[in-house]
Amino acid sequence: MEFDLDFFKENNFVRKQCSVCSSYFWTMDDKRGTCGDPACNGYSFIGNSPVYKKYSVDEMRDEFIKFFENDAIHHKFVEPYPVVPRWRDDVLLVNASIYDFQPQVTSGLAKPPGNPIVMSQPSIRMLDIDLVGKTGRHLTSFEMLCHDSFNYDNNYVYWKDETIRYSFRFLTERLKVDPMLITYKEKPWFGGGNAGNAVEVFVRGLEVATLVFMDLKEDKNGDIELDGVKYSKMPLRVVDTGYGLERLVWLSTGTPTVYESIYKKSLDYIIKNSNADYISPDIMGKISMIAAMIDPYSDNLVLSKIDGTKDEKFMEMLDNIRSAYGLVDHARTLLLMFSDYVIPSNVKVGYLARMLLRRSFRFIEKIKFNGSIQDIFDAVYDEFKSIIKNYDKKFINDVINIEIEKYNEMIRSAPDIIKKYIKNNSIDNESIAKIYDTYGIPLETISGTFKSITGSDLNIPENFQEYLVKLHENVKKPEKVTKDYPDINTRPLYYNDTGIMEFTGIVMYSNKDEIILNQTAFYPEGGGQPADHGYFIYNGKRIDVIDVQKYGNAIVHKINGSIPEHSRIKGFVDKNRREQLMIHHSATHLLLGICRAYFGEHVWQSSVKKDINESRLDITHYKKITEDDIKNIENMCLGAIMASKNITVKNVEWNRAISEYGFRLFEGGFPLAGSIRVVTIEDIDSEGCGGTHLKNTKDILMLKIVSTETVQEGIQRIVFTAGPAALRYSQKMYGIIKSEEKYLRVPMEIIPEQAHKIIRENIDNKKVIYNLEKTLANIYIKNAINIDNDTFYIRAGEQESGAILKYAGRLNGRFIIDTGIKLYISSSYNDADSIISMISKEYNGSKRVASCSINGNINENLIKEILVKIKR
RNA sequence: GGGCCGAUAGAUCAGAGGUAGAUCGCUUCCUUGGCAUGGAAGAGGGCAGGGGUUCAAAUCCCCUUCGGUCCA
Repeated sequence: MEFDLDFFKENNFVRKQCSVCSSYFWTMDDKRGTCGDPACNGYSFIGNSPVYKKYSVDEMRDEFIKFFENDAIHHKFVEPYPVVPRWRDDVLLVNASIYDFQPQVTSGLAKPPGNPIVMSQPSIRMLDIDLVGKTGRHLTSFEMLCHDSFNYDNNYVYWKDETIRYSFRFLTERLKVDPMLITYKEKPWFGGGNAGNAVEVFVRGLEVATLVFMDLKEDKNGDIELDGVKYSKMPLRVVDTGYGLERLVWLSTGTPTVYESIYKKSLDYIIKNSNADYISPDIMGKISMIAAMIDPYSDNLVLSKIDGTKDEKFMEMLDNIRSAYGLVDHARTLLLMFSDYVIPSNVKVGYLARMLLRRSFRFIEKIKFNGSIQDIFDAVYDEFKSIIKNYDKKFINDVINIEIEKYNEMIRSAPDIIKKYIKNNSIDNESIAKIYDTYGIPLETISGTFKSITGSDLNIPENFQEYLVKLHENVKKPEKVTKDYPDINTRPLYYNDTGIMEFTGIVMYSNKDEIILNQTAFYPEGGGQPADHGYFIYNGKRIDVIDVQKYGNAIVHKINGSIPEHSRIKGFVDKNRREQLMIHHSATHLLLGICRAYFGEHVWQSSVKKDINESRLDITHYKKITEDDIKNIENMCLGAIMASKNITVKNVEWNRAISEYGFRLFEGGFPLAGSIRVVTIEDIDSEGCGGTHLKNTKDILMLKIVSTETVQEGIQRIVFTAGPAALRYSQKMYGIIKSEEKYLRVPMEIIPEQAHKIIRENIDNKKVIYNLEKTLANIYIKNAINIDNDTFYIRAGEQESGAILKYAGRLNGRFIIDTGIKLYISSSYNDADSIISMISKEYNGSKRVASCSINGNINENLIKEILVKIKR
């Protein structure tokens, strides 16, 4: 049995099966029939706390950390990580404390920052955002308390028995919870490619912790199968615990909802300054209790089980207090995001921030809060100073103002847009979805506007969300095919000495035009730096290297020819190309450091691409880069180049690197390794980077920004050149300006003025031509010969025929324009084409659509003849 | 990263193959001692850019650029 532990035996725990959900659980109370999960036995702590005193969030966090630092075996306290996981790219936000250690520590490559450790990790979960405020327990952000241990083959720390023992001791010794109230429910656990056993810890129906014993990893050749997925044992066994700090606080206060227990001051403030008010604790507590037992949540179902009137006034009060709950919750999550400089946008984590903001704006409107969202931030910050490490008011105000503007713009345009879709005093579901999906107008706004226009209520079906989800179901992209190469470890010579341009190597593997060597000085494409080029000398022949890629530890050279295995060859790296790439690479780090100094700490590298002639750096920034910005940044770069700053490279152990340099290290990506190669430009920038660099900024020579653009919301692209490429660029510009001087016949200072003048003249001329054409055409039309009631004959020159045709085309009747060379016909009876066909057939003309060239002299009388034939 | 929308006067938008419009703003004049207002006249257009279809394109098709928005 997985949980046949000494601890359970010593304390007379019994293993029982839940009478409701059939799960196995451990309890000291042998009369107990249910596992403790709220779905099985509901909450019984509201108004009836099993904790000996009421804790605040700070007190509870402190109690937990102190216990594990001192009372249990000593755990090292670790400062919380950011909520934006810069050290990995598979998730948008930190969702749980273990995220801090994936994948570098959990894979065994890097050491944990202590062993065992205790910490409190702010975490964000947006999945149930709709339920926040409604169920009494849902939050978008929470602190996950954890005591984790990492057990290696040669270093055992602690496993199941100790973990459960500590959790029990914390609850009973520190919180003085009656042991009879604690249950441990067995539950398998999966996540992020790992699996293991777990127990959930319940007290009076509240799940206060999950204790995970992770010892399996996904492995297609593994011998353990769970849920259809194969796993194998890991050499590293991780105890990953998660205690909901807010849950523990709530347990101690027994308030009707979790919100009152943690956000009391902020809520009081909002209620004092808005239409929202607390409603009776009896009713609120009842709602929380019932909501805990219903899955999936349904508002109607919960309310149907509440006694008392549910009139309009009650529903409005409930709606208001729920909005206030949502508001404080969203504010804290946003503050956590903003402390890591998340910029609201339409993609990725920025979108989540925008969603929270827009929901907050709506809450503020709904409860008629007398103040701004910044006031709410101030209040919530005041209450959560201990976890919001960075409150950059300037950044937040800038970003919020942009968002408020966008939101107001959406609200302003909403009625016009909605009006368009109202047909016969109703809107079909497809249109509702379209309005929401295309214009971002919230459903409440749609129904509100609909009511104010038509006077009737709009019915939005209950399963509308599903309908929207279906709308977005799209085909999955085919997975990239990765090539398979033998597992050869190529020693990189470029790492420690970027100056090596010649080397000797042995071909370990050869396949057509690809070879892998035992060692190489060729830098493979990586970190936004393209591959080195150059050549090999084999048997006295020169064979060019056209591409170099890294697959695992193997560095694959693509060559113009073939070289057999076991050959000994000499390699020569293209020095000019490499030097230019090195200049651009170091210049990129410099530019990033300068941009951060210039715009602010919210500037992060988003992506980067270096090349020979120019390179580009994408940074997170919420405003367009202006021409002034460009000049200032260039000047600052020049300053750093002239100051001859040293560029140094050193390898630093994972945890030391993080504590010394912070998460900025991962601007350019993150290695799956135990140590990080840190590239530092003195006083300006430090980044983890595997690329080749100059030794000093003075070798960048100069840096010129070529262009900037918004590549997506919140991300600005800077294209620049440096070193010799910058000179080539300015030479090219010079050439262009010189030829402009020639064509415009003015000295370069006057080029813009002259170009503008010419364009202006062109526009004016167009207008004159337009008016003259109109006048001329109308004269011809006026003088047209009426040959058969609504058929007119016009004799005109080829040049004016186009204009005549244009204006004749706007009139009723047939107009036949005879230029002596061609006939053009415009007809409001849509028979121009058939007339032309006939004329060309009968009179040897060559047919063109609705016009034809003719042989011989066509005149008025001939046309009359033709018309007679046509009408026949 | 994917889907869906959009780009027309300084601003907000209408026009859905056939004479580029409305409202606000702007200029001038009238009304007033001055302002708000009211009345009259007027200026202001590369219909985002580039191709194509058509006798004819702001309008239809394709590409590009820039915005908006939802989802992952």
